[in-house]
Amino acid sequence: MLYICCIQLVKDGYQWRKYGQKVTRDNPSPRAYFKCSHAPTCPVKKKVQRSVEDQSILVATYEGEHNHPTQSKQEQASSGLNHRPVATTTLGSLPCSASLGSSGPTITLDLTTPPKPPTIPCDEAKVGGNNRRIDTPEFQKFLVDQMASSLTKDPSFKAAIAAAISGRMAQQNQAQKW
DNA sequence: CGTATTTGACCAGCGC
DNA sequence: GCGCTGGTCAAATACG
Repeated sequence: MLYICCIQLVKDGYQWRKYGQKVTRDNPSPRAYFKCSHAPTCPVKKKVQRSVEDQSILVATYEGEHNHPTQSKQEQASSGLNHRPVATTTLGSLPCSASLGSSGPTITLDLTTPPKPPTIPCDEAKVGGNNRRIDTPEFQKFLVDQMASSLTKDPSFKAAIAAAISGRMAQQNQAQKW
């Protein structure tokens, strides 16, 4: 069931309501859970957690698909979600983007479109005729590995992250001066 | 005063 | 059956 569907960027104009926070075992940073508050019946959920590698990076994971239209652009402008996308790249077949928000650089993973990884572990290929292998832990681990390696290999993505972080630091320096 | 956020409690799934 | 872990609920609290 998981990771089907549609991913909206952080700047998408949807409103999110935080309903929980947990510290998970694999990451000392607390993971926050959000629901779409624009429509109570909207099944979309979002998880936000700081990267283990770089605590200054926020990783947002979307689950589900919005069953309602987005807000108007005017509403988006006033929604306070002023994340500025600074780069978009593709991790293998996994689209993702980096943005600079009020809480720091954010990596948004687009898990909407089930990717077709170039190399799928043999075990995965066997899973009883089930085409939706994306919900196995092995596949998710594969995705993580794939994303991590792609991120580190992609110079443009690195540059984008660097720009986002330096921009953020410049912002903070400005704020300190005031 | 209404709405959003925080946070501890609770529940379900999984492995041993 | 028990303990651990991730996810959700809901009361308390903060904020505009």
